[in-house]
Amino acid sequence: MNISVDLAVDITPDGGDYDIVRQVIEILSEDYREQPSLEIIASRLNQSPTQLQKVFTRWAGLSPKAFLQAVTLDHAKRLLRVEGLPLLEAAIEVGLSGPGRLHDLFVTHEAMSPGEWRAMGAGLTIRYGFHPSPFGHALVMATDRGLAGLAFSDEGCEAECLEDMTRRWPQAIYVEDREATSTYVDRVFRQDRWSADQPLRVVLIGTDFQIRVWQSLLRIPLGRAVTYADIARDIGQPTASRAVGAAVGRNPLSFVVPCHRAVGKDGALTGYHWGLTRKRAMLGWEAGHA
DNA sequence: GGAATCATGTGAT
DNA sequence: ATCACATGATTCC
Repeated sequence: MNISVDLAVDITPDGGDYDIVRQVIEILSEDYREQPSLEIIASRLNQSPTQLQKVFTRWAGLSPKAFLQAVTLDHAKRLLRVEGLPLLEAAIEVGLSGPGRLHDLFVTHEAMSPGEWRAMGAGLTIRYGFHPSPFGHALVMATDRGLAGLAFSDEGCEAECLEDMTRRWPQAIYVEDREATSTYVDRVFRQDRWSADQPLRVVLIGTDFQIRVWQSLLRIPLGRAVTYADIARDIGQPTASRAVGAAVGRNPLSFVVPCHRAVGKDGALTGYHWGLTRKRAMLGWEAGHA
């Protein structure tokens, strides 16, 4: 199977930065105890400090130092502070245009139940393509009903990434079609394209339980976090927090369904299907763009 | 405090 | 049936 694509065609200014940023984040989160200076990090990556600072800040909207702060336990706890407000129920209204705050990505979703999935599976065609994105190469998958899958891959792991996704819906027919998927990339990653009158159409393909979890995730506003237990409570199964974790991990629409906003009870970043570094990156990126 | 240990629901095999 | 989990609470030092 040939999935090699010419990524240079896309115009996504942030696309090339992620790899540098990823390495900075890795160093920062591994050695945060030692508080490595910008100079040290830069020399480890063979970059000049000023250049590095510029690239990072352009990408995250935050200096490396501020970024590190935004991803600490302390900060995550602040994102969690729910103060009794029923975050998941109330939040759905606040998506739009608070003053001084960018509105959240607008998504209308449609669920495809397992039964429906099986019935339609034979005929369902999924178009896919890789595109550069702020978080590395993005694999975009779409049906004619809307965006169905979004995944991320590091340089050179595209085949693996594609297989990870196709395994989820083995009965579908897959067609590479970057033209069809390219429009989604802009819509998802360019905030100036986010608007309520042109919502992003999304199809949730999964079991009933998974869909309930993902819908709950969709109600978390930008810049907030919830625990797995919060989600469990929200879907009416307060003891199922662990099952929620499993379902969150199966989220096929990384970033769009903001599974990176789910954290452990104490605010610690737990797992992420596409790598913890990417989860940190998304949280930090949101902190810088909120 | 922190490590070890349980209770736990879902989905895949 | 059984097993692996992106969890969370409890129980030991």
